[in-house]
Amino acid sequence: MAATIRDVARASGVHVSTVSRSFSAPHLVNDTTRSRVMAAADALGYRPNRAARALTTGRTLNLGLVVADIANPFFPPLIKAAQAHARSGDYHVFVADADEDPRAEEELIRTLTKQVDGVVLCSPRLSNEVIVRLAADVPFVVVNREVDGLPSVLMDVARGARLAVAHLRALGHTRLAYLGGPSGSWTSRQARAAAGIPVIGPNQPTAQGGADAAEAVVAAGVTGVLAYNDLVALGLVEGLAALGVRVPEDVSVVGVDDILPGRLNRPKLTTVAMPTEAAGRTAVDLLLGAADGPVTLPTAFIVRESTGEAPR
Amino acid sequence: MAATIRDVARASGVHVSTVSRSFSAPHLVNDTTRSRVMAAADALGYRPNRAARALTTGRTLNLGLVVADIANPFFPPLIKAAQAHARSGDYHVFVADADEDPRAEEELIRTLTKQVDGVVLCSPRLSNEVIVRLAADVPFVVVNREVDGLPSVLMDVARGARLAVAHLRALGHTRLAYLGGPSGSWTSRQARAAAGIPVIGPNQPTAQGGADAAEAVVAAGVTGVLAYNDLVALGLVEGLAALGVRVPEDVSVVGVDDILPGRLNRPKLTTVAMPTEAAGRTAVDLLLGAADGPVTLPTAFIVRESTGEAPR
DNA sequence: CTGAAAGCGCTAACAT
DNA sequence: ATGTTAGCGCTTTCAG
Repeated sequence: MAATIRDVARASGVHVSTVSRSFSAPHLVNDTTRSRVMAAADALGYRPNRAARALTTGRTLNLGLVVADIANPFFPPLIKAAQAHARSGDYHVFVADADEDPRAEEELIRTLTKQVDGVVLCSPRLSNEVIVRLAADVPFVVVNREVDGLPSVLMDVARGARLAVAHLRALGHTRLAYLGGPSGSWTSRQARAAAGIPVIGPNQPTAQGGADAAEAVVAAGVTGVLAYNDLVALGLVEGLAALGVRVPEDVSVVGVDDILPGRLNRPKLTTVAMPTEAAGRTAVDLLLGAADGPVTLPTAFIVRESTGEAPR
Repeated sequence: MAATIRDVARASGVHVSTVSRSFSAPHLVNDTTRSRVMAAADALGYRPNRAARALTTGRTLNLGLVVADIANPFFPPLIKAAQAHARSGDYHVFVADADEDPRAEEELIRTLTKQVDGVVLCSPRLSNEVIVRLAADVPFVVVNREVDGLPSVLMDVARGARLAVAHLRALGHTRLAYLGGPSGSWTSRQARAAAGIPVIGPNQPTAQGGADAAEAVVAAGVTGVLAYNDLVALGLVEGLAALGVRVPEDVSVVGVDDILPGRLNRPKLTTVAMPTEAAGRTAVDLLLGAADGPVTLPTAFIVRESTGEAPR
């Protein structure tokens, strides 16, 4: 059995409360006493039991991070940054994958609630009402969604979308389309509104979704497309290739996210880069009270190889 | 404040122990009593506090999952599968990113120990000795590494490597090389030994690592290469392109892992597919005692577009 | 089948 | 500066 605070107390000849204080309020205990305590703790390999501590303090030092789909390359950098940042504040993070299912998402949050000091909800599939209701039980920070009264971390897709459309227009494209994402998606709504171009979709937010849309794109006679995200864009490129349509010679494609596969792809994807790492860190800051209110993070427009002059 | 077991007891007119039993040992309590308790619990929105429960039972119903780098596309499918499987047993999972740093890895494990019933160590960068020492405090399952006395989940890279080499030979390639990974990597050692071809490396297990190796590959006059993983392979393809060398016309490249970027890439990567989802599930099973001993999972060799006939 | 009581590991008043 | 005590929310003997 692992050493408890009592073992340390016995070994160092002080009361348990002194040991407790040595760890959680060092300044309240005599230097020499404390060093004796610490020595004993070290020798025994003692580490405070965080769960037990949480029971009295009410703070678990745990955070929940609920994402729509871990396997979506958009999330890992966010998770990684959030986790690293949380660690620096001595927090652990539960990562929960909702598998794009609102019901799973809700259940996950419910069971996590008691065990964390707050949860970061990334690209939730849940309705705002449900989110607000759940927020009564535990502090929330929502990423990629505006929910009344809750702190959120947003990314400025609107600006990215405008830049993308301007870029395509500058290349001579006149027939443009937005390949929309899932109907509930905040990001999709933002981008669509900002782009102000005809919409094809909704589509599955996956490569398959993009591939499936290839025919519709060709049928519409479109030469420049802004896709819901990089995955869709990548799928579209693939689908177009299968139809004998080349990117960027025949059709220019812009993605959103700047995920790794887009950078490795050939042609390398032109994209609206989302600040995922910053979002992860910011969300944690909001949760821990180190920052305030809704934050909108800037996006960047990155021109690579999937866009080119309009065919004539 | 959230409802506690005491609130439920009061509301349903029974003792707390009866409420407790209603949840954790339903068969020990009268049907009608229990339904009364459950109704009250429901009305109050009561959920047992898992941390408090853990204090008495010693079981946290939490698992730790330590990975070398969440942002490496190899891990997310494994994490996702492990997490989903854990959930089905009512377990939550802490995901910890060691950021390829052995010291961070150790610290992460240490702080997690008390809070979990077991930890899955994926592709650890830690030495076997340290792992064994840490294993004294908490059940371990190690993925992609053999550690004496610890249950592990292995993937049969050796067979995959042999298949890859045979495939390249059958295409007429005679000058082959293995682009090795980090020196501490179990997978790298396995593949190298099984491939039985000259080694170039070690290399960083990233796309950059692969790109950096392009010159050496060309200098060696190699026409068929098996890379440490898909990321390295993808980077190599990129690096070769920059040197004017085409894949697969001039050089054939085989990766390992079967990550998403390889499937989306053009040319699509020929690869040794690793059973990541199965590994995630199996690791959890081993941890929860639902399965035994070291398990070696089969790999699959998938021919796609990055390999072709040797140039003549 | 249910109640009473002790205790898990720790912290937080309150004393001293 | 340190010891005493109570108690966080829950489970688990032990009685009844």
